Amino acid sequence: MSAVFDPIEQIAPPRRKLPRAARRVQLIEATIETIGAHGIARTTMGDVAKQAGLSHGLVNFHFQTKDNLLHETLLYLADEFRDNWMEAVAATGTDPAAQLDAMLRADFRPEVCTPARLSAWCAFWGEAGSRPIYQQMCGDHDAAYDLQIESLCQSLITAGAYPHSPARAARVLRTCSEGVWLDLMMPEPPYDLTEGLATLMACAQALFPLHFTAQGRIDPEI
Amino acid sequence: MSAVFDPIEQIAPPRRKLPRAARRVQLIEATIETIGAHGIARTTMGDVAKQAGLSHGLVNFHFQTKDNLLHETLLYLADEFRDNWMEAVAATGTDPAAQLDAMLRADFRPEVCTPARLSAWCAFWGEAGSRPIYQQMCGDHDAAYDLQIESLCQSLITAGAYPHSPARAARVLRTCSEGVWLDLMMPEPPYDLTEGLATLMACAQALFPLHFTAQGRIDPEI
DNA sequence: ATTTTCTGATTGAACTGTCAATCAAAATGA
DNA sequence: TCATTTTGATTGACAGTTCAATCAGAAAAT
Repeated sequence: MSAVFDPIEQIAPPRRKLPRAARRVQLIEATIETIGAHGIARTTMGDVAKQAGLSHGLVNFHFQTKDNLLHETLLYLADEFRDNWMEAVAATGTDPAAQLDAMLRADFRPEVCTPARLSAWCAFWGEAGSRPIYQQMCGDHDAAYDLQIESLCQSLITAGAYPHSPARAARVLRTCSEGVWLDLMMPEPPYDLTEGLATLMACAQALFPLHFTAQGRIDPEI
Repeated sequence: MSAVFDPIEQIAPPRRKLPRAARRVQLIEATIETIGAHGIARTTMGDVAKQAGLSHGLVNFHFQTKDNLLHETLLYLADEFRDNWMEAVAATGTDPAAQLDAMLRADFRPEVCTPARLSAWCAFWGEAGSRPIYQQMCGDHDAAYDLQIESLCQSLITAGAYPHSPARAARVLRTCSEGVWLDLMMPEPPYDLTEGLATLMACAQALFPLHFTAQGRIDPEI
């Protein structure tokens, strides 16, 4: 998975020549920052190059076209977000409540939940309606997340004899998470990351009161 | 409030001269359609004019600049959405559950919940991170909605002795609604409007099981 | 010496905003 | 009722700007 805090941007002056992959990551990170600051509509190749402290022509050298740069940036973000929750689930045991808890928390880790990343993600989403390729990438992202969360909901519903539909419960959690992201995306969010996570936990508690409290899942070992 | 289905576009050929206000509405509707189809980044004044079947220069005549056209379009959408739920609440009695039910249903009325409108709304949202004026308009929209829904949640929580925080319960409902909108915005949504509303009702049921079922609020008169 | 990365000027296309001319409708006058 | 004037909406061409992409050559690595 891609490094969130890239050390490359710190060194001054940057090495003239860098391995292909590292330079591409640097430029993609610069693209995320630029989109976060200006939005997609007002992001130019020149802005991205300036943000990276490199020349305009280099961006085309590595990405050929602007469309391709944006496409690769979205791919990078989608991979990062997916890796993030997948790793969180993998690092947790087999208990469904613990896994769901881990997934929800993963969404609000400060590393992936930066203003620039949220803003860029949302900007791509806004364009997804008109660009089939974005639409598919955002859709696939959701689908995998949804599938995972739905199987966890199914387990909890069986365990707790809850009256919910697994698909709808999963969708409530996912949409709620995305909605909170939209709130946090604003330069001056109405509440912080902690309160965002707490909102998600309140949602989980409402759906699965035997397994979740407002602080997270109820650990059976305590 | 602005008419959702504008009769102007239906008449053919369109009258050469039209009152100022009507022409502005026609151009704003054309802007919504164009943003829905191409996204903000790829929407040009020419596209809008073409969509309206009018000349390029006329758009500038009525809106001076592209920025202003976008600004007025967002204002139009925000007013429309706000009027929509406010009218729904006003048309309902004083029972909090009935009012909440009406608000949730209003969000999914086919008139305001068209692909182009959702897509345009989301496109503005994506740009909001970088444009303070958009940010404020989207934020104000949310704030008013949130305040209204929070007071209803407060009433239900008192009535049903639910363990929730009113602010978080309100936020869960709003974010869930926004998240479902994001799903429905896709050109090929994973589910339809009815299922979207059903998801919201499932959310309301999880929060307020004494007042809501998966079909909506529980009518005390039956 | 050769290949790869990188720069900055240049090019050509696209777009925004302006403006003078045109035209439909309303107002006015006979 | 009909002709004339006025108003302001509308058009399309144009100027100026911005931007993506190209390219020739420099710099660095191998």
